[in-house]
Amino acid sequence: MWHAVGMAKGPTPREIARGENIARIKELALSQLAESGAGALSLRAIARELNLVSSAIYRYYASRDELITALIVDAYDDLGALLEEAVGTTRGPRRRWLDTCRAMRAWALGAPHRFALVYGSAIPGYAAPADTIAPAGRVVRAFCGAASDAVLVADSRPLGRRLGTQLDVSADALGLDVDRDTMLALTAAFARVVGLLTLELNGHFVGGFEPADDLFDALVEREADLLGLATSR
Amino acid sequence: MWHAVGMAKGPTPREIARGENIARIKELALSQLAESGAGALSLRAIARELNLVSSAIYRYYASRDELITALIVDAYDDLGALLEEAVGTTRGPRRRWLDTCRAMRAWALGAPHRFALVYGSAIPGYAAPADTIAPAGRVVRAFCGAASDAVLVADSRPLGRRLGTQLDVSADALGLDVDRDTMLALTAAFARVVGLLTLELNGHFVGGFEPADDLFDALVEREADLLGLATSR
DNA sequence: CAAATGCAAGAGCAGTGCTCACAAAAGTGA
DNA sequence: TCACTTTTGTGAGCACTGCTCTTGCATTTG
Repeated sequence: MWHAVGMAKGPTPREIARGENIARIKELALSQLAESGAGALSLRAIARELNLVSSAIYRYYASRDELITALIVDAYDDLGALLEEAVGTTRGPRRRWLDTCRAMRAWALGAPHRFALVYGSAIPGYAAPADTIAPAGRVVRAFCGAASDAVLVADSRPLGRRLGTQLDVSADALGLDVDRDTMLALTAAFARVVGLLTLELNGHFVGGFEPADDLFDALVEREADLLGLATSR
Repeated sequence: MWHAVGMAKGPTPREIARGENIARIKELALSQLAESGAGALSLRAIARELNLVSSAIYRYYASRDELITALIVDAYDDLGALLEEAVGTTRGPRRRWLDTCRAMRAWALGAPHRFALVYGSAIPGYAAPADTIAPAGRVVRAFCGAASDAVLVADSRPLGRRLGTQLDVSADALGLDVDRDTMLALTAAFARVVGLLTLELNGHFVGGFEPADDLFDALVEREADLLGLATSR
């Protein structure tokens, strides 16, 4: 029975060589990204540093956009995993929320180019393909999970019908079991954090809040208040 | 008496011709930006459409980055003026706030590439020169001015010393006469709006909130509640 | 062992930012 | 009006980019 057709026979030497090359390419791409920004990502330069002729790189990525897409997916995955870990190490609702937000900021500060890749403005003529929306969801799902114990304190204004269903489908798509008001508050919180990081990383705080550690902490604390996250007791 | 020496003699014909050329260049640059994104801005293409030889464009802008900087300054100025106008047409504190936020969103939706230019992630290897920080301040100043009647409702947590002074210098740099807690709340509100627009424009709401009109309105209303902006009576 | 497959080489196309020496205007003083 | 200076436009050229295509080699497979 060993010769069953659909068997998952291990990777051939060729495949593992290919995988290593792909890893090397991504690595070089990331370092290039960190130095010169997203628009300056050069396939030729990568090939050069890899002792490859320029055209050979296209055996691995059919286009520059394809490479960028791979980097975006990786960034989402890494950030998602990081947040999930921060959420996983539970220490009471409020603390979990604070740590998750701080983890996200730490990741963004440590790799601004990667943050820009996923939450910054789109690359030149780049249109994000559908492959990126699943990993993107992972991030916001983890983020929202950090505040799943929210018991809203703010008086809830009535929601419009359309917004109500939008909130429902969003929560559903993320696999979150929260009511509409909570979902709205979570979206608001996520937008706040993304906005803060965007402003900080793009230098909009220079001369004012620098470092922005205290600002970030204070606003995240206040958001925790709004979300009704009890201080761990 | 016409030949008075110190007279502010109008621009010479040469100067006005130059100004017109610069305007044309900017115009073409903007349309190119709208179609293909910031990274694809090509000086050669602009020169071509202008019936100029490629090198002649450098008589007007010494480099691509210099052109981009000019576009950024323009974008800040336009947005700033827009917000100032929205703030100026007073209709009660709360309404003023709502309208200003909506004006900002309308501007961003109408010219996503310009929004990306100023609040998106930095261009390729582009480092924002100091000339941009003044017009950038105009925008946030106008934005904050829209909520100058804020009477905070949220319980104010104590502020750290460093954050306190940061808030003071920020308010001072913007020429705003607000206390620390208000400045903090204004910064938070600005970050929220920027975050919302960033997410919306970069397609992070597709499949969930689309259109995001209702979401934006709801969150801006809630922010008005937090700021304690009384409904116009 | 032969055939099929994957990989790399190298030339080539069309485009880019930017520089430089030079020529044509355009404005200026005597 | 005529020489002079400043400004603008020209065209060639350098070094680079993404990407395509054909050709030759190596490895894997039947």
